[in-house]
Amino acid sequence: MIELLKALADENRLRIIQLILQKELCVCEIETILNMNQSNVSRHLSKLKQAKIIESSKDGQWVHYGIAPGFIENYPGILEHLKVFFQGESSFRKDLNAYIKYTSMGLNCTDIRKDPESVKIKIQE
Amino acid sequence: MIELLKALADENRLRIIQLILQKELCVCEIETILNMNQSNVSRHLSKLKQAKIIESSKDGQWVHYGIAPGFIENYPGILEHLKVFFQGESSFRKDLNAYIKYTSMGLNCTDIRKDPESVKIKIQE
DNA sequence: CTAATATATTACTATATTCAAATATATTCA
DNA sequence: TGAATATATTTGAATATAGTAATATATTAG
Repeated sequence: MIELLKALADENRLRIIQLILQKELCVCEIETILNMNQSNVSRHLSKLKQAKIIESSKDGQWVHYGIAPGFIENYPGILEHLKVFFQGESSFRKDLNAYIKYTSMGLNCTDIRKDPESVKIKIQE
Repeated sequence: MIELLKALADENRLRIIQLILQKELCVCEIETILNMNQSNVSRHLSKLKQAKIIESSKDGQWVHYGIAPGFIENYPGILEHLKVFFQGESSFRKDLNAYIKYTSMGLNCTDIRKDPESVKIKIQE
């Protein structure tokens, strides 16, 4: 429980959780949508995974991260509070908008590989 | 929210919260029941208060701390998970037993003032 | 096999947190 | 008022955490 709370008590990790709650995403997508550097995203993901909040699945060279079913089952109350928090915070709404643009434009990992900067620009409003 | 999570993500602060959930207590009682030193208890209380998890009321030279009604109203889900956690952890059950002994023996701040060590011994099993 | 890509890990720096001891501030009581 | 008590705050050392740049490990493509 304490490890779980510690893992949750960080803005960047909550940003990641908000995204992953929408849909399973790969590291490069999280990196691009949140505009964070690769090593940073990777370290936060590993902390969330260790706390059993998220889980990973490998798809060739890509690694996808999704919310761990156990987290949803065991901590529905916390999850609810997080969702409310996300809705009320403008910086989190901004992240969500970038995610929505990313998917509605049909972008994917291949687009990011080709030109990460232009994807970042496209999904910023 | 992040400040709240940070405040909760510490074992000693959760120990304090478990106690205070039972009943409003003064600093010297928390100190004695949890067998923590005064400065440490005080610092943790101030952190919990800043996060609006607890609130204080002054009664002469004693300061009593209780759960903030706002915390109960706004974060019932988190509170539920905490209670489940407390029940499942033997170290937390031990703290609770010490609290139960403390009250069932009719002990109070005056007893602690007179002889803190003997109170500590009495409430340990 | 080699080059390129995706992710993880390491090494380092900066910042934050914890604890304990000492000190400060109220408050009560004699 | 002055001594004792309850609580808060400060300080300094130890540890933990976050961020970045560089490096390492897979994996795929050619």
